[in-house]
Amino acid sequence: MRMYRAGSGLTQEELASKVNVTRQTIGLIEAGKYNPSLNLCISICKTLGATLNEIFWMEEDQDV
Amino acid sequence: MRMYRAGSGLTQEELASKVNVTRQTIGLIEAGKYNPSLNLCISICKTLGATLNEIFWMEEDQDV
DNA sequence: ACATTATGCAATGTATATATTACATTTAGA
DNA sequence: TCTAAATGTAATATATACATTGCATAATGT
Repeated sequence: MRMYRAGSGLTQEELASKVNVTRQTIGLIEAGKYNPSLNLCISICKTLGATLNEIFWMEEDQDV
Repeated sequence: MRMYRAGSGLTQEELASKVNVTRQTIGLIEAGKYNPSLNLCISICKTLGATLNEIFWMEEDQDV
């Protein structure tokens, strides 16, 4: 997700404000330290012009 | 999501037990009454043999 | 009609996503 | 090197995902 955000030229704070969460929330998601809700994931995807699969599919565990 | 579950021949209870949540959780997600976590969405997708985009992308609001 | 299985739904409790505030650290530019 | 912007991180509070239990209703087969 960090790649997509940086590719969009947005800071954590800018992305956070566009999706109506705090900067900390974005930072913690990028750090893999928590587990965002589906609605937040969808908002992030729409803001970054990507899909769920591109940003969130098989990013944590590559197996299966 | 209900279509994919039914297509897999699983009941709510069977899917719930495979992804380690309760039947109620599956029922409420299918009813659109809450907003599952990303990890749960991913578990459901893997269990049903589909991807995030197929099951959860643009299912609630078609705009944008 | 009856039994059984699947699903809906409500009340209450717990875990955790997210907010808020604040400070520390890193990075980039002048 | 100095400054400012970007990011990391920690403490506490709140909202909500999810569990648990229990009962009601719908669907399906005999």
